Amino acid sequence: MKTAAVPADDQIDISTQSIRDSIRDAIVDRRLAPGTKLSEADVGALFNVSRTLVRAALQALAYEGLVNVEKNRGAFVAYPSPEEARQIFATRRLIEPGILREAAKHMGPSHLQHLRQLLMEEGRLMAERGQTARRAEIKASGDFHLMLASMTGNAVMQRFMDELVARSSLVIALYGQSAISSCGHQEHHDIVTAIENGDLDRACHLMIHHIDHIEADLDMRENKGSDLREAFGL
Amino acid sequence: MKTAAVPADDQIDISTQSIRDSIRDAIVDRRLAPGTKLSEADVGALFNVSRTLVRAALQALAYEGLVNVEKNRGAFVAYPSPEEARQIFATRRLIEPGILREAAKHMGPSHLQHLRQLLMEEGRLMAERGQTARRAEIKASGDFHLMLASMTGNAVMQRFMDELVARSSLVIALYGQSAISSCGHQEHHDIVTAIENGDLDRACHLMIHHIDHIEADLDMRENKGSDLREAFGL
DNA sequence: GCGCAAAAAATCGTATACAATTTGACCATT
DNA sequence: AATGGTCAAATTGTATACGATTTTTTGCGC
Repeated sequence: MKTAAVPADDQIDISTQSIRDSIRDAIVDRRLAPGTKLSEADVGALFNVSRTLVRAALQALAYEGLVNVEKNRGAFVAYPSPEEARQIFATRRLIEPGILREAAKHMGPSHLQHLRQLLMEEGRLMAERGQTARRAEIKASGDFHLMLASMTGNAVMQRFMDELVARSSLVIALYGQSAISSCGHQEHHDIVTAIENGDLDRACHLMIHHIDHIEADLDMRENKGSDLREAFGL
Repeated sequence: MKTAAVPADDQIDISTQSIRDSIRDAIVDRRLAPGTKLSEADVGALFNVSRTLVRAALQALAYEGLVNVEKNRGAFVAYPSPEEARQIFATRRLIEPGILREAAKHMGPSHLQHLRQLLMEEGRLMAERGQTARRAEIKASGDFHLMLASMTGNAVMQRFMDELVARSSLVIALYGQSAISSCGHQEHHDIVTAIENGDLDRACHLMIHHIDHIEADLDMRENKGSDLREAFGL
């Protein structure tokens, strides 16, 4: 009956926000499998806080779409349906070109430098092998898009992208096939190059294809686990 | 020290969701002025529930950007800064054309019918005068955009638009000049007409201008109240 | 051994209790 | 009168308590 463990930072006094972030990281990094039950008592015990704070954190995560709360049953790590996944990527295709253009407006040489730097890091991590590398890779891939969003200087867009990237990571972790995603890295580079050349149309074009590729790499046939609950009502 | 009143549905047993919706409606309808303190105890008394549920509702509203929660000080109806307002409309310009195109894909004659119907309603309300009419007008105006979003069949986009429209309503209530907004109604009609004619480029063009007009109608000079807290750091 | 009903345990929903922090008032001092 | 400080009241932060619901286990008959 134990729920899956989240690494407990020992001792430290922890607030709602920290709990939320810890659980979120664990979900996005796939240390918590989709469908895992997040019992209020158990999570509280791990962090040495009362259920009150855990509840608040779980409700916030539910709002972000990373957790499902079922009345009188508890909170579960979200298990996005293929349809949900499609909607997430459709939304990204819709807004990311705009974010790209907006970001490009505010971009100086130092910003481009930062982007390249992030891609270098991403490249290094991808050289590795194994589970850890894959996690880091997914994360780094998301960070590229988040950095673009932050360069718009628009906090609203940034928050939307935060949510979309987090949910995308969950989807990729769920349905992703380990192999191919390395081409995504090259696409990031190409996008930055297009921006550098001032060819925004091309950059947007590349961005859309990039998102297409991410989605195409997924194998979203059902029954990759206990989809049963969703298969019926809730 | 009394906080402003929310109309209390007598007796009925009320859940977190209802409280959230009631407060949200009150904020969007401007029955609760921006900056108003929402004391947990007072709100709880109005709805005959404990602070626990009120807190949950307020936290959810904070996530939507309709309420600011300041640590150890309490929750206040959001008082969006001009910069925030600009970001909200910038985001809308970014995503609404895409929503329009996406919605158009899924649109049949019955959907167009629904849109026209909504606009008729909107027109009737605008004939009225006074505070109530203005509220209804703001609401109806938002509903048009929400209905478009719902026609995409994309729940993620729909939620984003929910948030954007709610926050826009708050901004309009705050900075809006009562006079001019009636032209927005005509613009809604024009957009639907363009969709009917299958001229999506034109519809998108109109949509962007429509949002521009809404924003242009605002008078966002500072000091429309006690902006002091925001003027410094929080 | 299998199915089913009832009891027991676990878990969530909500209220309340208590600690920590802020707010406001009152008074002393300059 | 203005400034500053201390204490009381109010308000939020967190934990705990208790009732309601769900889940599991038990035990009985077949």
